[in-house]
Amino acid sequence: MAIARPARPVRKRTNQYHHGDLRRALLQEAVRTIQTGGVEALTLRATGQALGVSRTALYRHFADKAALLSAVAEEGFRTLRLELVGAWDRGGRGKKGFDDMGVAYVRFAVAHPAHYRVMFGGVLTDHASHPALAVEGAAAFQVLVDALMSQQQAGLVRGDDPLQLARFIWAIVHGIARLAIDGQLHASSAETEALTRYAIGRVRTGIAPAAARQRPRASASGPGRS
Amino acid sequence: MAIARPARPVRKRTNQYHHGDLRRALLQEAVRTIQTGGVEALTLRATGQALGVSRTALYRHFADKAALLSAVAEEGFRTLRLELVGAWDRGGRGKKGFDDMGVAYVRFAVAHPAHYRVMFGGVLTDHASHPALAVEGAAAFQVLVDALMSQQQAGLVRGDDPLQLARFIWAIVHGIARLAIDGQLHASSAETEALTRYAIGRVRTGIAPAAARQRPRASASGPGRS
DNA sequence: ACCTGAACACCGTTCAAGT
DNA sequence: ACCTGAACACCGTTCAAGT
Repeated sequence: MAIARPARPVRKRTNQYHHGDLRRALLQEAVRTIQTGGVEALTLRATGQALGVSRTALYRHFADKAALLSAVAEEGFRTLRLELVGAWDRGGRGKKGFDDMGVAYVRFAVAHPAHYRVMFGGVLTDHASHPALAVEGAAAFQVLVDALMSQQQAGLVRGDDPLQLARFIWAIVHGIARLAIDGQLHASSAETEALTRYAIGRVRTGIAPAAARQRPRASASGPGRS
Repeated sequence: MAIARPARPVRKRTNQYHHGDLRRALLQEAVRTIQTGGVEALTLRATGQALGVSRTALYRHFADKAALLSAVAEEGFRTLRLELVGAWDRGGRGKKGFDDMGVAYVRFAVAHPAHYRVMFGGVLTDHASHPALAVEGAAAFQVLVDALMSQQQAGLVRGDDPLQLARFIWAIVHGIARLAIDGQLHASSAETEALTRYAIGRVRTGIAPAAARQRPRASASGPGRS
């Protein structure tokens, strides 16, 4: 009965009826659980218990478990966006800033692998029913698009469709990130960062303006105008 | 009782005691279920029922559900490897063959999204306990490494560490594949293929031998010899 | 050897009832 | 408005028992 379990999260005082800010507490606890033991460790029953609340109290604040996970993902996209903007700004909004953004992206994923998986990774199947999540995701993506357009205007990046360019860059950092956190790279975080920097170097060459390369012919992408 | 459900899978004849090749039937049924409804649709109970077998019969052939999923993933890596080799061979084992490999990779993922997720994607957390899976994964990766080394010898690709080069390329196609199947690209499969071809074009420039570019200086990757 | 049903310890979710 | 316990329909897995 009187087991002295150290309770990190803010629990409801046993005498008070209302929790106060249960929604925030649930979200916090969910993020913590996911970070510690992965999504599969997240159960509504344990979450409620950790907060000193019934296992169904959650339904007053979230439609279901998927809605809670969606909120977790939103939180993740917000944090990621801030880290990307920070790297871009501190790096001088140029070549260095952009490269730093790439490193920051992969670092975020490696630092919060389970959280990153919830953001992407098919845990939430129907994005249509979580519009707020789509908005946060788009906002993070926009940071990349803006940075690319800025570099195009500065003559640092070739004048391709910025959206396609951004998808390409995103795929690279996302690919490295997922391979790393899913254990497919068999690499330490130092090796992962080395790969990231190598990739950025090669991509930098690949997206340089045509004028900076020997053959100015821009039609190397094969047949089919679609 | 006598409900006429169309039974596609090979079911046990009700009078015979042994199934015959239950292991293969279980694997087949699991792949089919995953392809149709995703991993979360796969339950041992339903799988057994579809095969006219008890829900615990599976444990005679697989240690647990994770072992079944591992076998599914192995099967996927084997198929993927064959498709990559096929594209590489048919494309002439050169520039075109390599580009075709990239397209084939993404196509495989888009055609079998749930299967692809089982192969990667953290469904199987402990790769250490599934050594056969690691072997199949490595074999598929080796196809990429070999193709890159072949191109290096032909003077089509710069002489970087083939392993790092292969990880880089893998990250790109994997990134596009995952973003596509997880719905982050908001793109049709035609648009996804266009992105893949665009990416291959840019990467081709990025990994071209230094001699083919204007500035022969090969030290553009920043500090730290590590 | 291979398969079985019953039982166990879990889930998310619903719902009538409490304050 | 917010919270509760009991109940429901699911899981994967274990195990003694059957052929």
